[in-house]
Amino acid sequence: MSEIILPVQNYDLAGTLDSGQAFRWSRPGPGWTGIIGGRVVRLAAVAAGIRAETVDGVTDWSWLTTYLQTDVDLAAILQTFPKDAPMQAAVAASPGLRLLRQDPWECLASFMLSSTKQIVQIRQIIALLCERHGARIDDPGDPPAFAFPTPAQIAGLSEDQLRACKMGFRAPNVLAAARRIDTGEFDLARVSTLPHAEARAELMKLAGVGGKIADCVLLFAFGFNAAFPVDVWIKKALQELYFPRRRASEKRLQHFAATHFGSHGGYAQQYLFHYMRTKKTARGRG
DNA sequence: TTTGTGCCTTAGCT
DNA sequence: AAGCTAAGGCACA
Repeated sequence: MSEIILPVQNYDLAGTLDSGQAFRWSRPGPGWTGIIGGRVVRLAAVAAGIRAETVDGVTDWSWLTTYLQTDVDLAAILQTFPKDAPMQAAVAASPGLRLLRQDPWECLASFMLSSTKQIVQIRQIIALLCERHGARIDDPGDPPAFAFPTPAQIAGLSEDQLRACKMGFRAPNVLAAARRIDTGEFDLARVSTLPHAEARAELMKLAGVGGKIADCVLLFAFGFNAAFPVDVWIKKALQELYFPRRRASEKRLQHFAATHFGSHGGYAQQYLFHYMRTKKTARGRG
């Protein structure tokens, strides 16, 4: 085993890994186990930072520090948030919540699978997809681990094989995206080099990718910090926290989301999302 | 132009 | 037990 301690403070590991940005983390024992690219990784919060373990022979850990974003100046980001009561409450509820930097294809495919699914169900679908069609990872752990299937691997499958992974109506969209990316007709890497609005429009050319999923990829994979995915939870949060008196229209909410939260709106969004979800579960039924 | 509706699957909950 | 809903997108009225 290779091991390292990443020196970072104010990092809410549990909140970050379990906040619905990534779907391949579990907590089998005291720490977290997940799969990043072709590696199984075990993480645990320790006083000095985050302790990480993975296969033998790893000396360059930049793939992990990039994924965990341990080098970002969180305090500086928090200062860009609007100074209003809801935002302060959301930050106070889970200080140290972070955004991850994920692989674009895995992120895109995962959020294409997320529509009208609960997070537990999204995990199930992705686990099934990886077990059946991803590369086996060389790891002594039990159960065996599998990488997320590449575009080429999925492109070679049939729609029925994907539906068998419980994708339902999402299957043809994932298949089409995989095939367009595999042939090179759609260049996912190029999207990250475009300006924000153009990158968003480009992603939305994929069938099954609307504004919300595009924003997730922009934020979680490409690091467009201003991208602000508006999902059902965020709609609820904005409505209750910022427009408590009367119902705000869809257009109003979208405009507010895009303009009120500043240069790092994506981070603000993650705090609001986590705040809403944990508040609900803590209360039982709200 | 904006807004509402039904449909696309599946599974867990009530 | 049938109905509802879940990190949506899309066509259509």
